[in-house]
Amino acid sequence: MSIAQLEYFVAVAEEGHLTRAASRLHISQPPLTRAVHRLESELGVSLFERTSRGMLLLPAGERLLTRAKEILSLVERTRREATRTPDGKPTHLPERPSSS
Amino acid sequence: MSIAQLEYFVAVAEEGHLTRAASRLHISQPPLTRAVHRLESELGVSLFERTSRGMLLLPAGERLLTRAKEILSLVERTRREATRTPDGKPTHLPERPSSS
DNA sequence: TCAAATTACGGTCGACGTAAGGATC
DNA sequence: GATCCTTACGTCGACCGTAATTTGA
Repeated sequence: MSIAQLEYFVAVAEEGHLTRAASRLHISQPPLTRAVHRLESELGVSLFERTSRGMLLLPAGERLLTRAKEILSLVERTRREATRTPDGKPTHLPERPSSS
Repeated sequence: MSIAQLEYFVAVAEEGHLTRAASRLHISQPPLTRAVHRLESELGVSLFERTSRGMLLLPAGERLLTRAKEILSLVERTRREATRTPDGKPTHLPERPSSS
């Protein structure tokens, strides 16, 4: 279960279509369907019901969607906070010495 | 920033030594030092001060450590909940038809 | 027949491990 | 000299994209 996998899953769940989700993520369908299958396989549950009209979220998928959003939100918050102190003072960058 | 990267970071932060953290993670030092460097580069901050005795957590590292633990804890919780309904009823597995 | 998901296949990028190289006490 | 962390280098696995296949309205 990777962060990218969760982003993919959320996109599919929210769009309801693999095709539209792929477009939103700027990738093609194959990596997306594979990622979802792999996620289901890893967790051991079916997350979607595949119909000819799109992807329908199952109960297990709904529960995961909630958590996935929490995780992604926390990750995003962590990214933002990392570069700034709690006081808002920016931290110094770890520049590599170039020449001199 | 990947989940594995956060696991690596937490191990180094808690052990205080790259060597010991690598041993705990069952990997060698090179991937570990690279992962930490990459994380610092991605975030744009120094997380550790490298001394001849080990890795010393900087303020930015301490803040990240807190968040990283939260994320990993939430991920673990998500993994556990994924296979069970809130009521505790196990969900059916999406078994691939093998033969029969 | 059309639209949607899936599988096949080839290429590329990332991550690991072994080995060698500083740096500090 | 011992103990860290780091860089070099080669290999292997993961992910993506294009193309072809399958399934259902």
